[in-house]
Amino acid sequence: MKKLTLDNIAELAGVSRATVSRVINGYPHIKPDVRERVQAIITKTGFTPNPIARSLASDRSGIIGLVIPNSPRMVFTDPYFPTLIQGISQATNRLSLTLSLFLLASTDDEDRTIRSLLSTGLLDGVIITADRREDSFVPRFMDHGLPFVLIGRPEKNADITYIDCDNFAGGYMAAEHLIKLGRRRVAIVGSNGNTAGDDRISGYRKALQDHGLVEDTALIMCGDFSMQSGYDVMKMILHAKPDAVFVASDTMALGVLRAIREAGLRVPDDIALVGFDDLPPALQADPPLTTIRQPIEELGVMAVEHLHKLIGKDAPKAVHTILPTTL
Amino acid sequence: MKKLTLDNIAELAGVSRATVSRVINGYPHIKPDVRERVQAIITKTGFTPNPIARSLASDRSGIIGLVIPNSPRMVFTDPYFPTLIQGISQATNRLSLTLSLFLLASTDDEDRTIRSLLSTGLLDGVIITADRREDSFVPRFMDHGLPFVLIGRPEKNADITYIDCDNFAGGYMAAEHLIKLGRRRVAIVGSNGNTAGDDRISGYRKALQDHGLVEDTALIMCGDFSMQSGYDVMKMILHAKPDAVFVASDTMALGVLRAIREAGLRVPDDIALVGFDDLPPALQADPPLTTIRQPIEELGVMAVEHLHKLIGKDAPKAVHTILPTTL
DNA sequence: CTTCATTTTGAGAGCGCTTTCAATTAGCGG
DNA sequence: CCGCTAATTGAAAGCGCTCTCAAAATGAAG
Repeated sequence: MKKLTLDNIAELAGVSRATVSRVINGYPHIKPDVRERVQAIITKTGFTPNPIARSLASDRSGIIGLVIPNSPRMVFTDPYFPTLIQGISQATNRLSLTLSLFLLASTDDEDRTIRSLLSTGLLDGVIITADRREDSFVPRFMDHGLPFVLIGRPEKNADITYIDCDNFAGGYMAAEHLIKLGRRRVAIVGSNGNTAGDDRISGYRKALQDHGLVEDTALIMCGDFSMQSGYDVMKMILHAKPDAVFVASDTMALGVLRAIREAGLRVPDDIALVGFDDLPPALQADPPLTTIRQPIEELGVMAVEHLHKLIGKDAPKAVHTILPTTL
Repeated sequence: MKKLTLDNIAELAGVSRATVSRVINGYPHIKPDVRERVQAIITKTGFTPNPIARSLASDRSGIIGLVIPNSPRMVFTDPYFPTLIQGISQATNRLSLTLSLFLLASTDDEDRTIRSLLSTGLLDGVIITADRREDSFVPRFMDHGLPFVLIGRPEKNADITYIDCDNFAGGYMAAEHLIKLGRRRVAIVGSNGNTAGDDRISGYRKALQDHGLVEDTALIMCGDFSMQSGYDVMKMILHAKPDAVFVASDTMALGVLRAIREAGLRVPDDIALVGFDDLPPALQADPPLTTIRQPIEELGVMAVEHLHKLIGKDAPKAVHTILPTTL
């Protein structure tokens, strides 16, 4: 089973290499019978064109990168990323793209990796998961001209392609849900430093306002998406006697749950709880958690699809928002 | 900032392209001053050789694949994989390799992906995470001749490079620890269908035997690494009145914990618990979990290093075992 | 049966780098 | 200084595929 080349196929089919190439790439203007003959030989021999040679000649690799900045263990441990990757992988498979992964651990790492990413030109494009530090390198991609899409709303640059879910609406729904349950002291364990968290908080605020409740700053605190931070933050909030909490991530919600329990209070009797993500952890919580569903996997799929379009031709900046639902 | 090529650098340095190539690849036999001059220009211009052209010419891409079979959400949600990936990524970064990810969702997917993986020859080698179904495609890699290393002990093929941690010892330590605590009815929530689980169970058995305890089949049951399965399985085991349990994964241990609580029993007073993995979830459990530490990240690092060696020259089959420790 | 516009093909020039192979230069002993 | 081996370089042939350009084949029109 030695390596076959275009020339081999060409010879077998009695045509020129160019013709075989055309057949493979589905060009028009090929006599049907020739196309068929070539096609037959290709399938019979199981020939696959060498992607590297192809890349060199066409200046396109079929490889896209997924850049995850800020990936200390804590962040990566949240099921959010695996789920996202799942979606991305699924989409790349379907589009016959190869996915390659870039986890930026340290800041050094970040700089070096991105530099090489850009300079080698191996990738056709990248998907970047937004992050508080996103602004430090997004401009580099823009300058360079490498197509990319952001997952998550960027802080500043409005004119770039990104895809996000409706965090504002999610926050709003969560808060509203709690309010409609008759709760008056609705707290929030948010997350600052990233737009997703900001938006969820904004949504929460708007809901309170729309329902005539006054914000109590003692009921608004932020964690960092870890279970531990949820626990810590909730402990503080408990002093302010909330009767409901909206937690901006299921993982944190688990911590929150523990804090509440330790305080001898019950969920949802004493304090009602709504999480965000709808990932497995939520379901497996002791009293199944009410949570705002976020279509993470779809987020990944769409990111790939968008990127694919960007690479192919040229689409204008697309701004997408996907709707969450209460469970 | 247009694309530079070897020729450009060569011209700037007043030497031939071949010489520049030699400098870049660190060949001997180059006059020091020439080497220096070329080097200077390279750093000044920030030139990076085009990896694709390089691959085509040298028949080596610098890309390695990570194949994760059986990646339905459940499996991928366990922090085990993210952690492993973290380690792998770190190592590939250091060795300037590019990592690309292949998640095999369905069986179709699996077949198709592997076929293309092998036929395109894009990858220099692959890391495969072992799995009950591993045997279905490992042979394909062997036949093909693509270098690969397995993470986890293979079921049959002894003559392939793999890297695993000492699951047997881990199981042994866990059981022994519980026995030394004075427990007599030590149960195990294991996992079947994969060698890691098998080995942990074997270790557990040996420990019981060595300490003169008789196995009670009602105390030996298997889950599938999910929290839910831990919960379900533990419920059954409870009927057999255990006074200790060794759970083969922290994630399952969380489920087990819940089952115990719901039965109105306390940990560790009524039932002592030891987990396996030492991943964040364990620490965040209500009473911090005692767990067998498994060096997952190192597993990834070593896998990459081994693969790198395999690709470079040729090492005989290496069989590695890394030691776990009780926490 | 020509003629001219098309449709189909093939030849061949790269893509940017690695790697012989041979030519050029240096280093040394005599 | 000359001859000879060893250290340095450069020229050029690919790697396997894409794509332009022009030639060859086909067909409609006259």
